[in-house]
Amino acid sequence: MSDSEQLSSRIHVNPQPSGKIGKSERTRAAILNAAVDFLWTHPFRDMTVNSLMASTGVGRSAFYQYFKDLHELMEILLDTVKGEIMAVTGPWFTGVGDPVVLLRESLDGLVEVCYQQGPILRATTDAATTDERLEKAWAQFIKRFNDGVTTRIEADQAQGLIPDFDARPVAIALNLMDAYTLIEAFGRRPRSKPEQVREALVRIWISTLYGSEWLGNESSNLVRT
Amino acid sequence: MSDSEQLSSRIHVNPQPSGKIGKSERTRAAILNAAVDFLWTHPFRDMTVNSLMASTGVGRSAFYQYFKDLHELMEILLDTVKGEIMAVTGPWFTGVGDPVVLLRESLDGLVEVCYQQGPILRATTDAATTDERLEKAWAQFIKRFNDGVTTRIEADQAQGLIPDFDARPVAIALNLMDAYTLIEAFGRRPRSKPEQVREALVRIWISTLYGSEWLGNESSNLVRT
DNA sequence: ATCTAAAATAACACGATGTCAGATTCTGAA
DNA sequence: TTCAGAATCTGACATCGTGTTATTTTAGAT
Repeated sequence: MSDSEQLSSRIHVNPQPSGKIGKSERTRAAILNAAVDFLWTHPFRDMTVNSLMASTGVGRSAFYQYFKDLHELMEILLDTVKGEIMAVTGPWFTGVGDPVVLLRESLDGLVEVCYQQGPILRATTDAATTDERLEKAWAQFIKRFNDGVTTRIEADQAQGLIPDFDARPVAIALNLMDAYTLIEAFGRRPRSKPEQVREALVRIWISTLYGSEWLGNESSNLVRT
Repeated sequence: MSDSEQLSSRIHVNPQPSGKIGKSERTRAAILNAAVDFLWTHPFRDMTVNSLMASTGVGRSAFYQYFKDLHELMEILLDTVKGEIMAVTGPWFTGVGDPVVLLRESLDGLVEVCYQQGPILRATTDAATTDERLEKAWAQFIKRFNDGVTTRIEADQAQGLIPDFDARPVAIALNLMDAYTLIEAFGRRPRSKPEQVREALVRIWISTLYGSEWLGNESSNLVRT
């Protein structure tokens, strides 16, 4: 367990089509930032519209001009993280080169992003249990991963790099492992050490898919002999 | 996805110290059963004291004579399932004999219990996000598994059956994988096919710990050669 | 400086919670 | 069988958070 800096990443306003930044945009961003700040220091269950708006300059009811409810706000926060995660895990899904190396890189990136955004992810899954819409958004996010991983496993199976087994259930289990391990490790303070978490996930993925003989030090073997 | 029978298991009253079964005990059991029935057909977020007590003979406010709130009720339901799970996963933790066989047996049992109790488990984790006390009860339950698995891995490492690595982070990841994979698969209808889920979990556990060479058909190899 | 549309607010109705005093229903002793 | 005390149940209330709307305030273009 280690933790020191916690600069919760800020949300910035998109300049308008008109070029200027309106009052509306500023308030909206202020609310989103207040939410991020709040979630770095409190669980989602303690977030009320009141407690949230208290730290902005404006009154409670203004909230509803920007968001339908707290869950819609969470869905928007999820979208920002979703983008980062998709970007960083791309390599293994699409990349060319040694699959083991690519897998390592993707997991590295995933751990890094989740370390930075842990509280948002935890709050999202927490909030999803009380809202059908958000629950579906989360499920869909996970499903994209399940599809991607399944496809990649099947491709590598066709090449004889991965033994033959029913790919989808394994993909689902591994993805759920990632999601909840990372949320558990980084979703609240004190956060676990990222290296330990990464080592564990890498070990499990590689042992399961490519075989533990590929676990040797970092990036030694680039092609199968 | 398959599903047909869904006999949600009933909760029975414990005979009193006096030997008789009081009115109080019957009502209490009725509420618990109503809760189980409800959770087989609705998510926890839709459960209110009102909706719950509607299906018992008694009024809403009687609920509070038996439970502090809905979360305390969930904690009691969790306890019943917890017992079953501990019982069925005992083998691998304490048992003697081929560790791979024992691991298979434990996972078999775990899948079976979760298939029967899926909705209760899902409801528990859902409810845990909105209540600190229940959240801690769940965390403690998981922690017992983490401790047990860590100990077992370290013991087998000492025997050279499992390669040397930091056992605890791997144990945590594997346990979280089990928990959320099973909840996802069996926590609501339609439930997934138990066999597929079991195959996937067994594959991941065995590949990671003992090596994929032990994945051969069911119970062939009893001792390491 | 004025005017208008956007933004913020105050006040309201609603629904769920948890409590409590009083009513009702059991129970078993006479 | 009766009835007193205890156990159980209920209705009514106070509270809290939500989401809406009618109205006021403010920003910024002309």
